Amino acid sequence: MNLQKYPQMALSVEIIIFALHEQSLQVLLAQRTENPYQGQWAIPGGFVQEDESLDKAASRELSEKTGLEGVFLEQLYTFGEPQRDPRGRVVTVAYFALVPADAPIRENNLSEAAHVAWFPVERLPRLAFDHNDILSYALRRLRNKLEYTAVGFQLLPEYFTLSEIQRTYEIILGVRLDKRNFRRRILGANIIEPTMYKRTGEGRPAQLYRFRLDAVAEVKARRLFP
Amino acid sequence: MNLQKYPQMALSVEIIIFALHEQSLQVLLAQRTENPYQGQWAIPGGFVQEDESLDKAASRELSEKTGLEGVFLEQLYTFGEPQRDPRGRVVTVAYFALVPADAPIRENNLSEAAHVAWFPVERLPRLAFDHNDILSYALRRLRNKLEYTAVGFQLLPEYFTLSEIQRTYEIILGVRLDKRNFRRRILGANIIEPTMYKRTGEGRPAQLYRFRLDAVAEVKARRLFP
DNA sequence: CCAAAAGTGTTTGCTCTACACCCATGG
DNA sequence: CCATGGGTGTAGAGCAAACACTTTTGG
Repeated sequence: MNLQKYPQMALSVEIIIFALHEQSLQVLLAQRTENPYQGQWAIPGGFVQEDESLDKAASRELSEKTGLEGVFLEQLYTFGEPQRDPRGRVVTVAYFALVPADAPIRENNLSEAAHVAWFPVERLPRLAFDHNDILSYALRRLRNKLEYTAVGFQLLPEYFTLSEIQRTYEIILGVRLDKRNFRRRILGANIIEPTMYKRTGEGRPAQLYRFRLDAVAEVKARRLFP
Repeated sequence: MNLQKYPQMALSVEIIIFALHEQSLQVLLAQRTENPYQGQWAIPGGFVQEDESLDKAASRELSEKTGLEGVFLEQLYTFGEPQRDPRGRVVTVAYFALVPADAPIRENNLSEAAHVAWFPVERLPRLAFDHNDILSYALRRLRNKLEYTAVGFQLLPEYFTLSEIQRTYEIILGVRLDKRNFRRRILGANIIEPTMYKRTGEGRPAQLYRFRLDAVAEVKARRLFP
């Protein structure tokens, strides 16, 4: 074929994997086993195969790193500065993933001996390549997205209490919210439904809710104009 | 370098170029001069050079196709299905551009003999590759973006009347808006300022405004919750 | 019975929406 | 003086924000 006359490059996908742990928003990072940046922390990822779509490459990498399937995964942005990888031209399609708090992460996978660990987003190490930039872009996008879609549920287990969602929003957005107003709003939005279960523990048992799969979970932004 | 062990691919950029012409939102398309899809209309674009960033490649292509520099240009999405180009693996980073209604488009450029033409978005031909999908995604994103940022000004000349902005919004969103409410809102948003000029023509002359460069042109979306 | 977290309404102010008439200019 | 588009205010409804006490359970 006549594509060879055009410059050929390596393409990678990288996945910013967010989860809530211990009352903070955390990101899964992988320690590099080779040069360049050997030993430094980086956003997990890998190269796109010849016959593989970008989405497939991303979910394959996600499952290789964490063992997870079927979690929320969305393309974020494509980074293509010529000098961003010292080995040569590598263009990276960044994705972000939201994994439920109770998801069983298998941290050391067969195919990858890489050491991985969770880091709270406020206390990130210096990352390899341009990964600090990529991560802060992902974080901005997550916060933004949280404000006009119901994507926050992706970070919760299947059954959750109203206080748990509220805490989720408070953690990610970094604000305190009024309990009564929050409940009125979320129940009015008609995107969750009560279940027959309750969570017991300290204090009065709480009603467990779950996300409604048929919910239209997007808010019309208030237009700048009309 | 050791990048050669990873699959290498061709990378292209394509630019969906929007403008307002004759009371409708139009897109600039290029007729393909070679196979595959010879003679069919396609989104203009080209391959990314070895030492060129994605943004640079996009603005180079835009200026080759239209002669324009410095117009609004934003990365849209990256399309990477393995079979989307019959010649082989080509991953495309799509951008979209908004060009002012009065911009002088030089339609036939030296380096490209390609025939280009404007098409209203409601009456598009069948396009080459997966370009119909890409275009409808771009359109959705433009409409969305219009609702919470002041990006609509990118489609207007430097000086414009309030009626002209209102018509811009009506055309793109496909709705009718109330004149008084629209004006109250846009003036309250503090993103435009009156100038010393008026536009004369039929009827009473209209005050000309311009976009304030220091304006914070983003609306906080109403949160789903709080 | 005490500690802990769940659950529940009302009032006030603001924002959005609907709506109709006069004004300035050119022909 | 007439046609054309530009420019202006107000009242009513719906939404958002502030605010404190009672309920249910486990220990």
